Amino acid sequence: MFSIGALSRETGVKVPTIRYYEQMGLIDAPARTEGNQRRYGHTELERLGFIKHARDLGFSIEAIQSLIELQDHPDRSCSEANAIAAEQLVDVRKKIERLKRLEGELARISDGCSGDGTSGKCYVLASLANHDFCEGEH
Amino acid sequence: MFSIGALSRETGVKVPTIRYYEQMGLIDAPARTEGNQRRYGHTELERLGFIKHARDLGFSIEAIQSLIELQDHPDRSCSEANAIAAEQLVDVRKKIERLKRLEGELARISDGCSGDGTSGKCYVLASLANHDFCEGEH
DNA sequence: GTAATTTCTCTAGCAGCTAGAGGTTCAAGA
DNA sequence: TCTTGAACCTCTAGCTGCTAGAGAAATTAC
Repeated sequence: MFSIGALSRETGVKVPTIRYYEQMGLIDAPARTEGNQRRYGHTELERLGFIKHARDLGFSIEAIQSLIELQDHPDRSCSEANAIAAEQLVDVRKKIERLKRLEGELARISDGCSGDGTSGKCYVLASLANHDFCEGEH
Repeated sequence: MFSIGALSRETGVKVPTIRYYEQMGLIDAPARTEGNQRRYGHTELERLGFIKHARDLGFSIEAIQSLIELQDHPDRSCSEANAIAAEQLVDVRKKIERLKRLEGELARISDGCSGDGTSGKCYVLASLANHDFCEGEH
């Protein structure tokens, strides 16, 4: 049996976060000692690992809740799990696209300023003030 | 003179957000009508445009505050503005790198599942449960 | 047995807004 | 000029996903 601290060390999820996940219904309320402290077993260790991994990949708490639902019912179709992952992938790709556009714009803005003038003539500030300086949309 | 709604339409910044920016000190408290409604001039229109542009490029409220400081003192060196932009660029690049790693992992996970099996054998769920399935770090 | 560490619950805070309640003011048409 | 409906006002609370702190109780190590 693990204490919450031990579980935290095993999984890399911080103690208050574990309690938060319990509150959010991602993990079941565990057994308690007589003194009311949480004690976890391997089931919880695995589940928390699952959650950690999904969070690291950017899945929302809500999406993880659905994934756990599915995991608890191995007989159900996995099309929903697949849909959730696909959606997350689309989401990540959209974010990448957006950030790439920003990167281009920022690089241009940053390169336009040597940093040794006065802010009255600063290309960074001028670019932010005037959208016309921009090349693309954002 | 613009009402807050007109300013919102001009800039694309929502009405409650404009009030929020005022509260955060990004824009000065504007003149008021006798009936206590906000009235804006061109100065505020330009400043809000500046803020909008910077927010779209991902600058934090705090960073924008610094940029506005500099804008209000055209005699200062612009090295700070340059540093802020450069930092933001580094930040965006880091995010892109991270998201690209996630993209690769998600694509692999998603492709491994056709979506027509049961969740008990689902590659998506198995991959999330077991980190060993992963190729890189994340 | 005692001291240090960990755990408990509870509340509040972070960013950057957004939504709603309940009330007032403004602008346009009759 | 009056009326109506849209826009505005302030205030509080909520969103996501945690994180920090207070004050008290339990556990663990020596």
